Amino acid sequence: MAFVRDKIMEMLSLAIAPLLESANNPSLIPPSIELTTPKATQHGDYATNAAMTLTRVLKRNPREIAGEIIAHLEDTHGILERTEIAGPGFINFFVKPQAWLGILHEILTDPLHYGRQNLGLGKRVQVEFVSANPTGPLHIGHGRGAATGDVLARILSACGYLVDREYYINDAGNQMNTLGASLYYRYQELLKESVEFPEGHYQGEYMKELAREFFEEVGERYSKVPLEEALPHFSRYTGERILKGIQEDLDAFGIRFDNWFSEQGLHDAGVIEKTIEELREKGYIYEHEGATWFRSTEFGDEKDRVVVRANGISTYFAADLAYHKNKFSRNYDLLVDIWGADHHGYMERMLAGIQAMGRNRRDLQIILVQLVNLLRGGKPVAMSTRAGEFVTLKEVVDEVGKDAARYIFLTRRSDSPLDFDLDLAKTQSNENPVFYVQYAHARLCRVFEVARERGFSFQWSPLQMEECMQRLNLPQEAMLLKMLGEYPATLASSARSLEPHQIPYYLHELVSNFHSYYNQNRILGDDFQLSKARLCLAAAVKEVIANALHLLGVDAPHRM
RNA sequence: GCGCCCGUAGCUCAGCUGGAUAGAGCGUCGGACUUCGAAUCCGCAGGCCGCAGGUUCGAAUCCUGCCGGGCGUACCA
Repeated sequence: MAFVRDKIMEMLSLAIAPLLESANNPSLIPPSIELTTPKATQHGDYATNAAMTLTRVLKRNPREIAGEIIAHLEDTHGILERTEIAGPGFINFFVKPQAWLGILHEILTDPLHYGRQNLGLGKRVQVEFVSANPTGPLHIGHGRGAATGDVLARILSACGYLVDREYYINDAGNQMNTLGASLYYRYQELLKESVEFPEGHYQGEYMKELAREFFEEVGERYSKVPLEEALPHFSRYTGERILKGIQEDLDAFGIRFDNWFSEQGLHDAGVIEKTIEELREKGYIYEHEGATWFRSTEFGDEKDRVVVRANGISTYFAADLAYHKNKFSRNYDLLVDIWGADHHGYMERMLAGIQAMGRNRRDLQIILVQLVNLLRGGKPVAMSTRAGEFVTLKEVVDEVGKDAARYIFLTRRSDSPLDFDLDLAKTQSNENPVFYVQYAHARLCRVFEVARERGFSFQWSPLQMEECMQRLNLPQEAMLLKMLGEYPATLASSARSLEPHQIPYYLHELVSNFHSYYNQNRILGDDFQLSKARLCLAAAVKEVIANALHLLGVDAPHRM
């Protein structure tokens, strides 16, 4: 109960309890209490709409209820300056400036741990993301999915979930043969004058490069070998090489997976048939016009879906059903799938699938990531996936750096399309959001360097600092302390709604408050006690910035 | 046709489990460096929250219809 917010929540719950009892209706579920931070300062530091939501239950006028809540409210922690009833029935809380100081203690005793909490109660979560087909290098759109999945995993982990990251490799089916054949033709091109490159194959530049490397390894050994005979080797070789490239690109982007799951493995183990049989026993499978269907309409899908085609070959969806069944069998409480938004039409059947397996619909959360419009200097960069011409994740990371790329990917809700301007991501100016935040951190580091040069030996220790912290009584200082205190709530909200973008928004606001404070006030001055106090505050701001950046997988530089 | 997502400041977007006067960045214009990093800060301007109804004490937020945009709509993966 260290934070002001928690203390008020606690006091408020206690004050409301007697009102609910007096309502003489034990079946009543207490409405969820909301404690918001009002935009306007005259509305206090915190406000609750509790009285208004209680009108429905208690059938009385909200201002009257608010009065009773306040009457029952005991300021056991001695943190409230005053409370008031305002507007239609808000209760506004005005916090004593001194009450905020406890946050410094909280942050500085264990900076990296600050904000961590046990929201997840140790529940096991799997986040599956990227899962791009191993038929070519990752492009920029995959990068956004990668950043989203990775940061979501970090956030959930910080909030007390046990998280695994997984990549599903679509290494089964005909596309791997097509891939192998593509290499075969490019290889033949290197040996002969001209080769007809057939339609529908992977014709990107990366395949030509791969062919050259392959040629250097094997020479002309396969020049006379017919396609059918060479194909298995070519397919395996291409698949492995491309997957390796994907792994390297992700590594450079700061992303590691706990598990790489092969679709082919499901086929080999016969789990797909088994899954279909299990669903058949439950009555969700039927035959129609030579094909085998899954009754997904049972769970709200608009039509039933084919799992085994009339030609006897199972569909991709069938493998996905088996895959998700496998995930649940590994004892995850919650599955998070990160998909490209163009797959949204697939959602309902997948949700139907897990419900048919006896799972709750909520046990699978599907996050849709919208596409990235790549710009350069404000103008769209032409991309055509069909012709195999696209800007790869590697190119972007090489050009703008991991930090800028990750940060920009996360500055929007994932289901909103994103404009990514390569020039802007590189400019080291105020147009670039990541530098704004990193600059604040570097600036703070510099303050501590200067402090040392001037003989301040800043070392956090609660007893020593408590006295001078009382000097922090500027409104701006209270504001900063309060924002620092809101970090855990922001993290929790981000985890609950599975929305990583809340972190960059919080960071920007915190940093903006800091820059403003910094420009108006001097941290190091003639007043030794005051300087010491402000160094405490500065240290806390620096730590929370670093903490949040770390959560985003972005560096917090000491110099820029 | 049907389904999903989206229409908020000139531009790009937050805010959406209903709450007080709708916010930020960029851009425009005007200010602040003898002082810890001006990659910063301060200020001005900018809005029928796509349109029309409905529910409510209260709607950008929920419901319905319409208009406009994106995506999906395979016995492809």
